[in-house]
Amino acid sequence: MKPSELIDLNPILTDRVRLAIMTTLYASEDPVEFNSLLDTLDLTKGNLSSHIRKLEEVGFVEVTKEFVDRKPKTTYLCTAEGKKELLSYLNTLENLLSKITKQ
Amino acid sequence: MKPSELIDLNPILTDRVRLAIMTTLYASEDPVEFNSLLDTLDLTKGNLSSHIRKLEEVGFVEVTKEFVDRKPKTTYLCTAEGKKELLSYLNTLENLLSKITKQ
DNA sequence: TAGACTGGTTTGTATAACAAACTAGTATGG
DNA sequence: CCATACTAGTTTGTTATACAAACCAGTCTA
Repeated sequence: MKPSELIDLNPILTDRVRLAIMTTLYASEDPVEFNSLLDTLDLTKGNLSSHIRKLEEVGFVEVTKEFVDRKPKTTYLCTAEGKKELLSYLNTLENLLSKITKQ
Repeated sequence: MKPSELIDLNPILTDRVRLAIMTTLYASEDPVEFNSLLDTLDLTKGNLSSHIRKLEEVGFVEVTKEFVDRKPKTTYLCTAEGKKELLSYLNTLENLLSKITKQ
């Protein structure tokens, strides 16, 4: 684990907001609603929307749109690849930590 | 460790390049030269220069400029606060990892 | 002493993050 | 019904950031 390898970290996940979104989705078995994310992460709707869009574009998040009680309801789920990449990202940083702290 | 706390991650350190710089400096007892960073991290000079500037502005890196053999020589050292913040940053992510992996 | 090299910094550009304004539809009140 | 307010987001415009190209001051070399 050389510092230069950090440059290879997935840029999608380096953003704090997207990391928080991914973590939330990772931790949930069930699909998570837009407003739920909005509450727990305390973002504006536009900001959340655009981050989610990016995560969807790279295939880390699966978006489902349906109508419930005649109202639109959008939910998000972490894909297998998203989980894999999140773990990989965090593992890289954990390795780094243990490298620089041990002795 | 809630996902929402990720939003508090120090934005200075979320950047991959700055994380790599800080790690390199953290690991070195001695001051590190500009060109050394340039080589190990494979960046352009302008890019490295501006990232270093930011790290200096927030007090994570100490910059020393001197002349050696009549040529300018700039070296960088990780400050105590820089070390503290780097560890804190990595610890936060490690906690997150252990949280989401221990089912 | 002209041209190339060193060790950076400044400047311009493309991308990214963010919030404000907007859209489409639903519920509520008079 | 018609207007007003609310829900559930998306689009658009602005600000900030990352990056590389161009630049600069000084040194070395032929």
